[in-house]
Amino acid sequence: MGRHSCCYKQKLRKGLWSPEEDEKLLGHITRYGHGCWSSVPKQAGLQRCGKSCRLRWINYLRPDLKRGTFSQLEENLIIELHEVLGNRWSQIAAQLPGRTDNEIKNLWNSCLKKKLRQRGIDPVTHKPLSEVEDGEDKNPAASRNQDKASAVSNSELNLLKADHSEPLGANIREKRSSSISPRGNQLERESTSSFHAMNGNGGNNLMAPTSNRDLFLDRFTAFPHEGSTSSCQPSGFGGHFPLQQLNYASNARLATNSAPSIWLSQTSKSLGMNCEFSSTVIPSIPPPAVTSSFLSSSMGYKPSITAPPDNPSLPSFATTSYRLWETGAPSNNSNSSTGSSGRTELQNSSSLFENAIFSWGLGDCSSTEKEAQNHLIGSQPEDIKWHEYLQNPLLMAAALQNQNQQSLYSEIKTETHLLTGNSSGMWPHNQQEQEPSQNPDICPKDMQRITASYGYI
DNA sequence: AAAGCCACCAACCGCCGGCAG
DNA sequence: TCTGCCGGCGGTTGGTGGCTT
Repeated sequence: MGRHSCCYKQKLRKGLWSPEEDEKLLGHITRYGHGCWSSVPKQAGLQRCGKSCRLRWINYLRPDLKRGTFSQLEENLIIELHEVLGNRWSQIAAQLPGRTDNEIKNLWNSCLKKKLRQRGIDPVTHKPLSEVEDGEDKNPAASRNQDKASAVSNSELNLLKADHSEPLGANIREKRSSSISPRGNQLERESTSSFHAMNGNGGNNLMAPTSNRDLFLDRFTAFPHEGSTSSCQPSGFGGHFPLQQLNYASNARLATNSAPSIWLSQTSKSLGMNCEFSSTVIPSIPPPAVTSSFLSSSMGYKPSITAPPDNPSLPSFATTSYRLWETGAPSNNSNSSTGSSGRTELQNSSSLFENAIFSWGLGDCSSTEKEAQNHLIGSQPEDIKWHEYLQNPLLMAAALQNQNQQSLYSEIKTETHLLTGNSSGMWPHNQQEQEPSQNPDICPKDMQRITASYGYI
């Protein structure tokens, strides 16, 4: 098997990236897209291999990354997804907007595994530890078989890929149900029961999954084929990114595959969120046209920088990775701050979206609800025209739950206008100008950084 | 205060599959 | 069909900071 030619080159730098390197890479990709990764370092003037550049971009520099700690909701989702998908981190990451496979993998290995064990659940099989231990006694090989989930998910995913183009619902579940036997572990019971509780309101859920596995599989069915690069592009950066070239890699998959409404409403179920939340705030049916690009485009449309409430003034971009660099001193500088002191996060609207949702889930409905509704409606990408709502009764029905018809159109039109009026497809020229009240905590340093990077804020 | 341990995270490594020549 | 390149993935490693003793 051929190795990357870059691996043979000895002069290439390794290890942590310096801010200068980041700047070069970011600047290069911002201007030209990455194109062929192997040529990126040369073009960008970096002593790195293309692979390293790619990794740095995907895991760190990508503008739509959500940073900061994982929410409980995200953790639960990861656990549930892991049960279905096994160690397919990239696929799991695809369901978590703004998160990278690396991040999730690290979280799993460092944190979630332990949590599961503490709960008496085997992190490999997701079965109760006692059961696993019994099984181990009887059949040690079986208990070590980490491919269990993979085997299931392989066939499932194949099915899903095959069935993707079909209408959502029964036939897919039927096919799946024949190959998937229900399991009775705790997670499933929780998810299932909470799901039924959620569904008990006779809401507009088209699907009625009967297990958490179904939840995921149904969620997947709403996604376009993996690998379909689609029109899903972070339009917000499009003004400066040659997006046709800019393969967002897992980012693209992430956005492409994300069906936030299902994802959120279903995930909320497993957390026992209230019905009102999912049925009134979020359309339970992902607008078909929205699905492919909802998050990525909304990300692009409405980027923002927020700071954690506990320390809104702290700098800045990439705190942890720059811990060696940010003071301008080498690593032995005892003054270098650490990530634990708080971060200002470069967030996109999808993460805002989620944060708003998450905060609702925690019962904080006060100020975020309206704002998030605006996000939901207002963040429609330019390729989701308001007339698509008219043509899609499901979409309309869902949308009408949030707002009356008139305001919906007016909002969509307004946002569409904002987007299409911006011929370059960039972010609205000045986010603060447009929504001065929404991001009061924008750190000037971040603004500088973004300005330097994208040149048009 | 120092040493040891632990947790976290960024980055590397090796492999695989797709694709073009 | 073969070969090499490339992107992508998952496993693993190494560095760092924080906590404990």
